Amino acid sequence: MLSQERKTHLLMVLTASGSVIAKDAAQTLGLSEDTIRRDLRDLAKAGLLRRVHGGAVSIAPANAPYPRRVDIANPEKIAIGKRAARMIAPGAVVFVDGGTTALQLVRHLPRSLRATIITHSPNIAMELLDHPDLEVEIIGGRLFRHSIVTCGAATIAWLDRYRPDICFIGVTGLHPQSGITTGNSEEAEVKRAVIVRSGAAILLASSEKLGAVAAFEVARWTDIDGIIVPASAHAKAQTMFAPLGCEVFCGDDG
Amino acid sequence: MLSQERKTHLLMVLTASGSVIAKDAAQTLGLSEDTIRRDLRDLAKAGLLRRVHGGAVSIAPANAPYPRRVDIANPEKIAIGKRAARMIAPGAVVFVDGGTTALQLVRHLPRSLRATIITHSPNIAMELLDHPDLEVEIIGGRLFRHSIVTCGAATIAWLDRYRPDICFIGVTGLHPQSGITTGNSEEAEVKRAVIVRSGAAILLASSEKLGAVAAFEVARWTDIDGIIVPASAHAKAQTMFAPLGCEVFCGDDG
DNA sequence: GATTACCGTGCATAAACGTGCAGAGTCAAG
DNA sequence: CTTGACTCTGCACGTTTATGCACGGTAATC
Repeated sequence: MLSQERKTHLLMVLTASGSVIAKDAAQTLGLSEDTIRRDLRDLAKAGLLRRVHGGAVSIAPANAPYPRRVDIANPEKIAIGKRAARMIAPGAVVFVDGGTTALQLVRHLPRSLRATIITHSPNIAMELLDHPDLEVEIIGGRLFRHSIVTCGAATIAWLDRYRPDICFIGVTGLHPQSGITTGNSEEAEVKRAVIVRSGAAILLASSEKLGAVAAFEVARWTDIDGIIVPASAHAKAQTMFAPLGCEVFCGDDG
Repeated sequence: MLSQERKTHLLMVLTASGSVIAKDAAQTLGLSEDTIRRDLRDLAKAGLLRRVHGGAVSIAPANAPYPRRVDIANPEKIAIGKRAARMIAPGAVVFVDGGTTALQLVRHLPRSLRATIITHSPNIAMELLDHPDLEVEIIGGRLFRHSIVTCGAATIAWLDRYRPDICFIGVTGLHPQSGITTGNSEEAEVKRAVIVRSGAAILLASSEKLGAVAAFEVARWTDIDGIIVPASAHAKAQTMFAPLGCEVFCGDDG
């Protein structure tokens, strides 16, 4: 990897999210933090960013290209995203749902990964632009602004063309008796359609989702193969959901 | 193998991936790294690439990472985008192509506009998130990173569901005899498919496109209803293209 | 104020670089 | 056909650059 490529990647992350974390960038690019720091120093000297403890921030805080919900992602979601990213094997065909946790998943994919990512979120797709070895397939349809995903009959129909090896789905409620639920019926239908077509279904569940119930059923526990929960909620989730035949994975902390 | 062939190969790799790694190129071509380095030095002297440690990177701003391309959007494209935005009537069903000029179009749509925007660019879709009264439809398919649009057979098939009132298409070449062309065959097919299904087809053409010819035909002049050009090129475009039955609109300056 | 994480510097190593040179091929004049 | 000038390519050499690790200092956090 050329130094120039690293620097463009860093600038890309910067413009996309407003900041770069040295540690994360090092992991994503598969390099030492020292190298990243040196690059950041160079870029700072060139006036392209501002160096701060832990990484760097954009020099022009004004230009926020699109909503920054993503940036206030809490550490739980980052940990879940990291763990999920580790579950993706080279060559796999993976469906990635929309939402902030799924966004953390794709942000932690190694830049050199060769695989196929299917998504119905333009947001997720944009995030993968600088992963040259990933094939990205977008499922179209009507855009739902709230979650930044496509939904509706067209989306469901289109999904029928795909049989992913594994899917990662964000949901609103996981409850031993009431099953897996979410707050919007259109989104629920899409998630359901994805799960039934996937070889394995993994749920991304930050702690407030555990034991919660929302209005629309996405799936029953028999459809689900695993859930990824924050380390802090692992024990609780284990007792709650392991008896339902669902493997409970622990988010990558630190 | 002739030196010229090597250089062509190097430039091809460069345009395809944005960079050349001397070691890889040497291995691919079955030559010593010295030879590759010499070639790269020559090409750098000719101003066709920029030499860096380990290989070379593209000098063209077209290969700059996307967010930067957006930021250096030239005033011509902004003017064209503004004019195009004014052509969208409330309630219209509009197809918007990908690319930087189309991005300027959507950036200048009134936030209160009530209409339907169809696009095959996740980038364009993301830009419309904060237009609450717009309905946004995404055309799915395989993501082409270079232009940030979906392409391929799936995209074409999906397009068949739509009959937009008007479409705005970015192209690479507009020539009175050679017609409308672009540099990628997959993209050309998508653009063609959109144009034939639209009530009206408007081209977005910054000045360097006028009189230019690229490799793949998108449409003939009889398919096109209008083009939007920068104010500076209006007179030239008028004489060039008005006789072909194509209305020439002038970008909104200032 | 203790602790943790992060930073910068110096150093060692490996990779990449430029230069000079030699052998092979090409071409044209003799 | 031979010869000499020229070009191209690969190798050898010493130099430069990039990167990861180790160390001590410093900022952030509780």
